[in-house]
Amino acid sequence: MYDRWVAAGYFTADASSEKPPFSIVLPPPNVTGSLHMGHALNHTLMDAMSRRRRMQGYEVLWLPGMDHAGIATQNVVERQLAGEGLSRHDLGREKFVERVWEWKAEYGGRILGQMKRLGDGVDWSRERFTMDENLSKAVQTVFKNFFDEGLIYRAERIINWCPRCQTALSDIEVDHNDDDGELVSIRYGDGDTAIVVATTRAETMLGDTAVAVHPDDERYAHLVGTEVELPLTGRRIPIVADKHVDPEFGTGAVKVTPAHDPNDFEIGRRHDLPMLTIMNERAEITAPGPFEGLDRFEARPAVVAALREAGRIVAEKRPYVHAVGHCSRCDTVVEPRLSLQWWVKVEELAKLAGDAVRDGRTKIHPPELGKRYFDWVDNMHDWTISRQLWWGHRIPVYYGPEGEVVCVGPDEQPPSGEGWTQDPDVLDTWFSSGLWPMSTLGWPASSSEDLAKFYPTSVLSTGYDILFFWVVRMMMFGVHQMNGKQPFDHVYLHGLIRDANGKKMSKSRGNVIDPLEWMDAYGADATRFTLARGANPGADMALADEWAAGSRNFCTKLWNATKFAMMNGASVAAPLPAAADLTEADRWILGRLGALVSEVDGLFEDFQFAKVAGALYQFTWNELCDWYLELAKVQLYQGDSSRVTATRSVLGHVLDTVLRLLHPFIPFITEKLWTALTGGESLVIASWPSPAAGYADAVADARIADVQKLVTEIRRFRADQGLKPGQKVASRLAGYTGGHESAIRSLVRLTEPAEDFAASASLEVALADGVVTVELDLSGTVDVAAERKRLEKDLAAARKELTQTEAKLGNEAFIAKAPEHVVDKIKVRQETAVADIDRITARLAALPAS
RNA sequence: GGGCGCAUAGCUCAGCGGAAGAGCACUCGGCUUACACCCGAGCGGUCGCAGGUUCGAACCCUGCUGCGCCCACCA
Repeated sequence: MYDRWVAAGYFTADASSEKPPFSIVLPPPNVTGSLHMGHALNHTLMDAMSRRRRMQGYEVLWLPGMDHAGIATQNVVERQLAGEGLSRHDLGREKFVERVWEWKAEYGGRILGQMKRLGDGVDWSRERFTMDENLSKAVQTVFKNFFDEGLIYRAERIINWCPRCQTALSDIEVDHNDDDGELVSIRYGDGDTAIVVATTRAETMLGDTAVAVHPDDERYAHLVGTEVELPLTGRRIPIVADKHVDPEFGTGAVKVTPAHDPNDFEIGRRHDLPMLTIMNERAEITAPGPFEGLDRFEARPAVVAALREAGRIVAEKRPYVHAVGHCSRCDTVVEPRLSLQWWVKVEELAKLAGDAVRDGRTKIHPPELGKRYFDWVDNMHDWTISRQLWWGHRIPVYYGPEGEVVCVGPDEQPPSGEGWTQDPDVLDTWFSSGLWPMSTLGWPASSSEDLAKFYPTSVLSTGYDILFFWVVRMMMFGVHQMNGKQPFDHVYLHGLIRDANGKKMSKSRGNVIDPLEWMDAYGADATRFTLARGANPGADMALADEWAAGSRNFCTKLWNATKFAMMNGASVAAPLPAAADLTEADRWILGRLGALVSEVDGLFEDFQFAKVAGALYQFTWNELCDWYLELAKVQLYQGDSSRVTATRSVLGHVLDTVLRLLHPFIPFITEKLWTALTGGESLVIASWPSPAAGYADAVADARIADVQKLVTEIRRFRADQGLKPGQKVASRLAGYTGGHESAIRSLVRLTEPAEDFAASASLEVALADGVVTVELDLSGTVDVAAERKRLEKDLAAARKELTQTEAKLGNEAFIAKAPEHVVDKIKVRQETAVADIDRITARLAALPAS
């Protein structure tokens, strides 16, 4: 079925169309990735939005693609090479990159096949990859533009360095965990000038170039400006005063290692301290001496031992939990490292990105999460964009023999001649994915039809967890490069998926639910519907097999209902009869259907997917199947031919509409059922329903509500009497004038009274316009004790109600201030309670003694 | 350390100023000619705790407790 949709071109967008545009770019999954629940959720919602818009007559583009995922992919291929006993250096850069492309061709993009399985209606003719020619051109163009405007610069700074991946990491590629460490106190200097510092990283003392204290700290005021001897090294280092130091912490004195700690780097800059690098890129000690060549974690105890030997440890090691940065890719402890990198200056860009949301060009749903967005854009640090990798967009900068630095634009020739070399680094993956909404639509070509038709995109849907990572970058790039035009009108943020106990899914916990397994077990439709039912904006959702089973049951229900209707001749061939020619049940369900369409539309516009799904579930099961189909049976089996024809038409129409409304969430089953029911080509290109006018009928609604109330009360009464559901009982419905008596009898198995009818039990049901007395001939089966028990329970409830309403109405302050409709409602409740008490009391009195 | 959010039926969640809701689970009764992946009936909650505002609070305010997430350069 999916292949037929694709082959028919339903998902292929036409940029020259006159229809209004609706566009979504798929957040590009990593080439190395495979479908997890988070994707399945996001894809379901994007698919639902775009299917609905397509049915509404929009020109829909849902653009798929993948991210080259620099570090992740390079790691995968390096691991593969390691299996062959090779490193990337054995191959050399060019061969290695070739190898990555081969890997991509063979193993990459597994997720694309999984997307088809889910039913994603994406435009495969426009599939993109961040390393495509045009996308690379976009990257180069932005780099050049930023370079020329001074928004990109090169500087030596402390960066997060992963000693295993051998590359710089941006802040967001570092995860902070609370790790156990040990705080060691070390005495620098001797005698009067001794000063004690505390550290968790003793090995870095080899690179200390100062000790810092707070300027107002009187304990050390006399030492500021003097020097102390740095143990183990023989070097003398100054004591400086810096406001960064917290006098309350530890001894109030800090060792300063400018080349290996971000804080110390800043102190070093302020005091013009030497930056002494004592570790190489593999985090091995390079300082000459006994520790040279040791890994940082070997060096730490070695240094401590040496210090102890020298009598420098003044306090025993103390356990200390502190936040430590880990590489988000390989979990290696990040080493702050002084290094020369390229940076994006974010201040101005972040302001542009913030303003676009502040002035409403881009709206964030749910709005509460907008605060987080501002927190981020208003406090952003400059962004390290160079990576010491081979897989990615190479930095388009060339260095000349005389120290020239030339940035080369996309259509320019690199400088040639002796001594020119290109920067070896590549750009952060987010640099290219940040351009995704523009670059995939053809930018920087100004003549791109896609760009003209589909930019700004309509909605960007993603989990709130990557609001900062990705959304903010797209906003910065988009607004800046497109003259203030935002990359998307709406940002919809869904929650994270958790397990049945609300715990985060993780491989180590072993509680991960694989959407592919769910699709095997319950089907793609049920998987999608489950996710949609849980999609409250910005709120996490807990998933368990039971939910999927429930959705599967719903799909089965829909299937059975449609099968039933078709078996009974449901059809859309003829137009719906005029309201006057329909029964009240018909008008009721059509009225409800119209209300449902409006409700669904409103909720969709507000991104309330869970509520859309809930409303459809409720209507289909509890109104259509539980009531209308049962009422329709009476017409189909007992009505005359015009009734039968009308009922078939209403059934056909209602199911036709329901299937259309459900199609965005449940595409496969609805397509199958709808084409069978209507003979139409495909639901994918069918029109979206509009609320049918002219059938809503308050009288019919009230009459059907009466039927529902009577039927429910009679069923309860029967159950209380211990009657089997199927057992037929003779009865009289005294005082019922609603016109649905035969339907009611059919639903609750009550036969017409025979000649020898003798009422042995009765039930009174209060309807809006009077009380109906249902008399049953139980011929001795009546359970008086059960009946008395039930009546006494009802009586107690009615008395409680009376007490409550009387108290309320006797409250003068309430009467004085409460709005009229509230007071009226309570008066009605009170009157009803009084009537109920009378009625029940009389019934109890009439009951034979047991 | 800072910020944000959540605490409502056994479970997962709606409701966000005017009588406590749904689905699942559970109990009871049913193979009633679409469906046992079903039908019908039922049980189940002082809406985290303590104050306050209001005629009225699950809903607004304050504090507390317990979770969760994001951000973060306290050695």
